[in-house]
Amino acid sequence: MRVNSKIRYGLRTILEIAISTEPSGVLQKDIAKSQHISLKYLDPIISALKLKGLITNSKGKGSGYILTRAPKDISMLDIYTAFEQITIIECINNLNYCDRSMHDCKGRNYWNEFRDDFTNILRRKNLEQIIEDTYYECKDLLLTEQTTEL
Amino acid sequence: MRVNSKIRYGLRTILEIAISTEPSGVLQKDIAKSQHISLKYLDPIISALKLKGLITNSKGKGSGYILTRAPKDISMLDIYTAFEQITIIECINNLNYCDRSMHDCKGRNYWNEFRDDFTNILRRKNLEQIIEDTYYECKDLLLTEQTTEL
DNA sequence: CCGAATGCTACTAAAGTGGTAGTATTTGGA
DNA sequence: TCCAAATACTACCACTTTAGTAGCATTCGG
Repeated sequence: MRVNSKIRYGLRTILEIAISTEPSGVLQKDIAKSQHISLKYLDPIISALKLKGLITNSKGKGSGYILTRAPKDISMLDIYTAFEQITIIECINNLNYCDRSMHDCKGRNYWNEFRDDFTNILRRKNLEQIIEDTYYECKDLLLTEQTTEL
Repeated sequence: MRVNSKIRYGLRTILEIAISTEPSGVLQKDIAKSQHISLKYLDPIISALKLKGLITNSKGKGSGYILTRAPKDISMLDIYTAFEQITIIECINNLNYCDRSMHDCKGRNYWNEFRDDFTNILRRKNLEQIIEDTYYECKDLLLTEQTTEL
């Protein structure tokens, strides 16, 4: 089980916007540059965040992206679900997915509960906390010069 | 993010073995039949559970599978990791995955913490609890005749 | 009305998923 | 001893998803 690149890049993108002090917002090309993400691949990522209502911008030349609300009011669940539903297994969202009768269904109840727990760990964390944690962590870790993915 | 079929079928398989009262254990073909899983596709699933040391059997004719320990001593984390590592994102297990320097890494700290939470919700639940929950739930749900996946 | 910048629709190579097919091996019991 | 029930192991494959790229359309500040 893996978090896909859209969600990973989506988090980095919204963090970049959240920590910016530019009053005019952050340009897509600047996010692409500082996060090493292709300008084009950022298209669907930024679109998803906009559609979800987490960021906004004006059109045309010079327009930058800004958050629509305070970092503490944006949870990881908001960010995650900008890209995909919490699925875990199909039959939880779609009872018609499987035609076996309930007495055969050993496992579904567990996954249902698992899905709730999974959702809650995303909901518990907001952008403000992530920024604080990251800043704190980085101060320590910079000393060791490790390489990283995201 | 989705739990794949090996893990889903793996849970159903070990539940089938756990609830059986046969002293000689449960045959692969009987699991296949009652759980509607192809006999062949059960091969790698049963292999993984055996390799992880959760179930055991004798070879040859008439051999059945049994648990190696009590259901309360088998956690969902044991079952899950019989099939795959907890990955979430690559750079957590493999620091060399990405060559960007630490100060670019906004997000990695969060996913690291997410991975711990994810692991803990799997660890918290054992087979005995799942069996109890399933039995309790089914008594209610049978009345409504809903269809299901697992 | 130019051009910087995003918006939108296709397309694609590579990897992962969910299996099936066929053969080999093991061993209880006639 | 040797047959048959049963698992064990190795390939193979169609389909879907992933992680992008390409190219053109649209918007609007100056």
